[in-house]
Amino acid sequence: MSAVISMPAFTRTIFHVDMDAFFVSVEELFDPALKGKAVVVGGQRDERGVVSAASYEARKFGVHSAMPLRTAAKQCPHAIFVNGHPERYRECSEKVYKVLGTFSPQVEMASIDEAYLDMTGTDRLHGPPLKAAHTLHQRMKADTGLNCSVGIGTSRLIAKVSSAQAKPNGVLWIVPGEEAKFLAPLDVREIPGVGKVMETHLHALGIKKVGDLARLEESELSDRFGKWGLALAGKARGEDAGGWFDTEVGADVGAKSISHEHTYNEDTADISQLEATLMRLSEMVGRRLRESSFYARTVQLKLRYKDFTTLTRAHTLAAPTQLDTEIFGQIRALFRKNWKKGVPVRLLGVHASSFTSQPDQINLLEGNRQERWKDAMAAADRMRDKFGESSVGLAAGLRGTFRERIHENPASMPGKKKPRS
DNA sequence: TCTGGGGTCCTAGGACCC
DNA sequence: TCTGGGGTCCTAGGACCC
Repeated sequence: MSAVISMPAFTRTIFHVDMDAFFVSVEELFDPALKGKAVVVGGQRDERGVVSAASYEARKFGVHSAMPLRTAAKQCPHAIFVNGHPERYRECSEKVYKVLGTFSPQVEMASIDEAYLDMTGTDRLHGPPLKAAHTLHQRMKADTGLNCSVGIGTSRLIAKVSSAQAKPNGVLWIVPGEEAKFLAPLDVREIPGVGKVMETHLHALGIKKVGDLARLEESELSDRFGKWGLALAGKARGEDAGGWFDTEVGADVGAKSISHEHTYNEDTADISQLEATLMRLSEMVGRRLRESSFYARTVQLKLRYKDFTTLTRAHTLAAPTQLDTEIFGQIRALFRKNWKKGVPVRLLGVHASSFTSQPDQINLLEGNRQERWKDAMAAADRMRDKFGESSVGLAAGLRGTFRERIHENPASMPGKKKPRS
């Protein structure tokens, strides 16, 4: 390492810290009797649902996360099934975050059990990367009682992929310049963002390993897969090409959406039960909006039938809200408009997005009379263009009259395009 | 062996505006 | 009378991740 190597002007040192079998390990802290056993977290063996996490012991029997619980029970009958405890995981996640914060000011939790650290320029404080990683590893165990794996590289991508290779309970450093060599023998599926579908596409082209991908012309990849193909070419070389990976570590952004959903243990077509669920989900979403001081402009219903066909229907409000009643009102309207009556429902969901930090629009009438007036006038003009002079009454309370007229005149409902000049 | 719940990002089409 | 295209907002769906 003391040899003369010309390094790029700015070489980042990124750590990816990934907790090992996180949910299982947290459950073991609360019940040490689980240690060393085949444990499945996510629900009971006869429930509708999937595995959230499996202990390494259970994994030996082919059990893995996202597998249906009933399948897991068949593959590993002696496994202990445990319900998940989100509060426990959040609490431990905060402890993990605190430990990481003592190593770098630039820490970014990518999910409840993994984080990126920008360790560039911390040598003086923590020593070279491997030493820092081992110290981190020990302190994590000492402070939280949990094992983690650490991947180190010059990009988020390399750090992420190498932490996966380091598992369980290991540390792996990819020396600058060795990125392509490290990636080449790995399956394309190891690249974050390449899932089942993309893998199938790539296999069809005879591309199985990252090395195969790196040998391809960029133009061919972008021709076949568009923008994504181009990013893929960069990833094959170990670069944080495009999208989220390209962002600075620790520039954490607020939530973009909040949602809750529920799958029934048995499908139901009982409207009062369905609407009660929607009410409950709306309340949960509303509460989280208020907790986070967000106002949502768009609400969305999710509906899944018995046969797994799923539809989503959204509505954007005139003014953003955080009120349960408003959310529920819109969601119920969407539900009544779209549910095929009598057809059993498997899942319902309520989703809120397009956040603002203020209720804004609410007082537009008072606060910004001019704008409001202008909008109303413009709207009235469009009405006249469509339906003639008599369609809009101006005299008494334009707002009310305008609204009513819209609903009186079926031809003015959405779907009709304005004639072009 | 039927398939959770919480998210993010991307694409594509239509409406609408200039 | 016919014809263009960019930009933004909204909606629906899907891939992907943990």
